[in-house]
Amino acid sequence: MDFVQVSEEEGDEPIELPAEEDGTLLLSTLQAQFPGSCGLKYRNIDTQAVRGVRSNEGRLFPPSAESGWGEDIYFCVFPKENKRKSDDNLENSTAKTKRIETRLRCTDLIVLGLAWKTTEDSLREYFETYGEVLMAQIKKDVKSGQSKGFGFVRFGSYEAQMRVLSNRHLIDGRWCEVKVPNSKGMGHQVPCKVFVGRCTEDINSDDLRDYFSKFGEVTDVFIPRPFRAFSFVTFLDPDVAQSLCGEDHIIKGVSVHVSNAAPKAEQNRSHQGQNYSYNAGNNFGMHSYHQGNHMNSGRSGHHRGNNQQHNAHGSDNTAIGNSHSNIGSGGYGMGGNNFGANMGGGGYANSSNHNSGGNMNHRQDGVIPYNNNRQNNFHGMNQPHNGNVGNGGWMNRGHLDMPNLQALGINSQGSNSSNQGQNMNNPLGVGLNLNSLPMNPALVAAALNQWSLLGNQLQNQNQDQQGGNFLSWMAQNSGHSNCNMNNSGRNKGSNNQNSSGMNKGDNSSNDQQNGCPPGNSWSNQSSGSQNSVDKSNFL
DNA sequence: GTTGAGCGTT
Repeated sequence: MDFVQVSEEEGDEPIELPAEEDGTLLLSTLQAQFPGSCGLKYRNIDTQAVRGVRSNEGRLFPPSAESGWGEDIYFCVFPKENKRKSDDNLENSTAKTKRIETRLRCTDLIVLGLAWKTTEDSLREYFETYGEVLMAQIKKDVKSGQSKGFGFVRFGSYEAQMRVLSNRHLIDGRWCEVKVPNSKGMGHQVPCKVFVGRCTEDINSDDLRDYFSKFGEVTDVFIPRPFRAFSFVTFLDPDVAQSLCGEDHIIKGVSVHVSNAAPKAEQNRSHQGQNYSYNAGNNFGMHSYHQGNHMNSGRSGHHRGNNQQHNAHGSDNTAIGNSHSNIGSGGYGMGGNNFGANMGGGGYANSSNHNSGGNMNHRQDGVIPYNNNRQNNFHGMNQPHNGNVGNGGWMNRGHLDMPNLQALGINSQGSNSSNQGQNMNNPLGVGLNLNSLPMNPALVAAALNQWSLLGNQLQNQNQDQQGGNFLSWMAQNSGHSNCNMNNSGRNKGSNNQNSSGMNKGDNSSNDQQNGCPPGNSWSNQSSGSQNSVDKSNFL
């Protein structure tokens, strides 16, 4: 195996990193040793100039195809603090100010979810890969000395602190959460993580990392498995994250949509403390997928291709495969959806759908019009996400932007008999209308993400107990992608340009047709364990 | 000897 000698900076002691069989070095390999690095460069002995190493799709290529990486010592490239700023002087001065100002903001961080066996030494050892650790402590039971499963860590640099805060951490086999402790009275926390919608299955984490690294340092990429058509990208710099929100980006020829995610602290406050009415009849909340962003893109051909691709994967007519259309169609009851896949006369129609046709647009040219059947704004309550760019719009979210959980089959009327008293496995903390489930996991996931209502404790739960949280529920439903077309909902769209306003899709019998358990519900998925889901780790 | 949401006997 070929090894590449890499140091963080020129002159530092190098670490040998294993190259792949094809001679390339995975960016992920590099980043495992040098978190935050986005590339490599080296000193050309002949010219004395610094040369960059070719990087493409998560791979770094050796300078020479014949001699490979050679004996050169490569050093890391880190993204500038904010590449989007045009004025270098301004950038440097603000960056400097920021550094000085934020140096003071280093604070103890709480580490939750530690394995019982984790010691202060192993905790320190783990976090030292991020930077100087000034303190690492495990909280223990005074009598037994047994770990309480959480601890604190303090870094010497704000850089390290930020990096740690924006990553997930696998420590001694458990996914741990690192936060600023409540006791510190969290000030404003700008989210570093963005939601990337409309991903296709061939977009892997390296692709995402590679692509988004050009805007700023990417500290984490998370793609829910099984494939859910969305992912999360975390940036070191929250400004970078915010600046991308609302934008469409093309990765591997696919138009993905970046949208913002409410910060952890914000979501917990707003959803636990304020008792929103989920029955308010608001729109579904997925308008961001359709509103404005695509209208003038002129790329309907691409989307046709997209549908084709997913159909080929056998996930036709799910919101995943057709997220452009179905998610937006969720205005009422999610009935009568799936039109996206069946339009255009391209032969993608799936007979298992119940398209009423009211919203279909049978264009002769087979092009799927973008905003066909859009449900946006039919209550006049949506807030276009584009409006959020650069103005911290996420902070202004309120009722108007809430998902229509009723449309998701979720009500606030409590629960049925199987669910009484325990609020079992319902990560929303609200009652569920079990009769209207199952629903489309991707729809729900995307919607809930918008309000940060879903968590990713799945890792530990899967390890430990197979809990019934949202994502594990999604996982269990993964083979039932077609389950999303139940509910005798109606699809009312005042913005609908192609219909008289009604799209009655009676798909109520589709549960069993599609092999989905009728009345599938959260409680059905229960393993019986207590599972009050912490939703804070997903965003 | 078991557990799995939380917030620190400084």
